[in-house]
Amino acid sequence: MTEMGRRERKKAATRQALADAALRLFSERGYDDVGVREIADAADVSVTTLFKHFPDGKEALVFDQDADREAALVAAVRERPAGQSVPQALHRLLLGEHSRRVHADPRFDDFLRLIDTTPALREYARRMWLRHEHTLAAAIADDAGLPADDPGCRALAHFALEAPVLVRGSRDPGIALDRVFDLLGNGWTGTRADAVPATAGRTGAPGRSAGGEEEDGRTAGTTEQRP
Amino acid sequence: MTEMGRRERKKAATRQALADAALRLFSERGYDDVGVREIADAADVSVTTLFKHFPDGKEALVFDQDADREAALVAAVRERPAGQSVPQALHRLLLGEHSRRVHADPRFDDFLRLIDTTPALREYARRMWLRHEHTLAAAIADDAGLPADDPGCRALAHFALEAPVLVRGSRDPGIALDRVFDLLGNGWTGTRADAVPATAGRTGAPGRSAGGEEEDGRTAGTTEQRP
DNA sequence: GTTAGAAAGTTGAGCTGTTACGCTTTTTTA
DNA sequence: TAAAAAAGCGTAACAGCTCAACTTTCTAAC
Repeated sequence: MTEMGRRERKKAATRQALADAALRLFSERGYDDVGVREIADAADVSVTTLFKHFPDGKEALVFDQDADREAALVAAVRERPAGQSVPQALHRLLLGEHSRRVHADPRFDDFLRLIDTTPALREYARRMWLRHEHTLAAAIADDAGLPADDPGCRALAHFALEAPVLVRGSRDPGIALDRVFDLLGNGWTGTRADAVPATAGRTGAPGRSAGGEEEDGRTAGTTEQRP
Repeated sequence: MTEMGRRERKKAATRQALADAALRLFSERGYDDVGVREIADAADVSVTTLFKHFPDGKEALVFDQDADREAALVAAVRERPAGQSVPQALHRLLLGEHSRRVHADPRFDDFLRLIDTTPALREYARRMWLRHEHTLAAAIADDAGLPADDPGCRALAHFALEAPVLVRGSRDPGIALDRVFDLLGNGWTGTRADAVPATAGRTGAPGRSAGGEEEDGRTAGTTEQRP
């Protein structure tokens, strides 16, 4: 695995040169003020070669490294300690990812600032991140014994992945993340059958919970909700 | 309001001509196979004029009409019947929006098919729709007596708006929407103080609920969650 | 009424990201 | 050593989009 021929080594080198040049130039003068021709020049390759290495375009130049994040998500669900709910596990994982943003590599700080500053890159990052939705949803569904395309699981996966994006810009992102996962955690344990021992009628896959509207016993006890 | 000078009338006419030509050409030959030059030609204006009318670019040509949707969202929260929770109100509203997609105008059907088919337009529509997040979150926060930028309210608003996008493509979107709002409904009433009479310690704005992790009494009663 | 000025429109050139095509050079493999 | 594969190059083009300078039209104040 560690030994690759001269060919692949050169290929990797070119790719790295491109990514390095891009990050440097972007950090210096801003994303929109650096053209792709200039990046190719700086890396001493042609424009066509650049696009051979990064077929997804200019934005992709910034995200050179993004492996095994999906694996971490699935592992967080699958290998969580006993008694921990799925939302809790995801909450913990994402909190860890966030704290990793503070203690940063030498250039890694520029990287984050660049993304946070440039709307196009924010959008791209979000898209890349949301790509894991399907896999994560499948992992959750498998864990809960539901069909892989269960809408509830897809919703939880989607919302959990959106959470970090959502809390960005809050005064205290940590607290904000807590609040978001408070919402998701309560909602999830409320709908999961094995966590609601009082209501016996629920099956593993609750299709259209009683009545078509979510008027179960939970809202009772408070007849008037608005003062 | 109804009487506008010749000037504004002509302006509106040009705009309409552009939008009509765009929708017609797009429907005939597909979004990607029609250039902006051709649209301008068909409407008998120059390309620059086209971009004066639609500064947001090619995608915006398709979305000529999108008023008072935000008002409907806020109204659904503010003027909901007594005893109905915020998620329930939003659920009902969005369910209604969905059923409106079935019985369609003459050309309105083409419009929807076009959007559903073209990824770029789907993304744009999502962005336009998500723009209401801030206003909706403020309305929810105001209703709940929380600060306007409360993260929980922002999360609920965001997730509710994402719901219709999320369930698109499900086998039965109605049921899928039910499941999503099941999650949100349970989560919301779980975190709202006025809906949890058992737990007395909660204040109106629960900052970082006890312990920093969502390990309240709700998960108790089932020591082992995974078989 | 005339005139100054804002707003709509035009023209045309030009910049950007991105791709297709055809070609040479390098590396691997048979 | 021949051939197949892959990386790279250069040109040329097309897409969406913008800029600058100029003409037309409408509005409004003098």
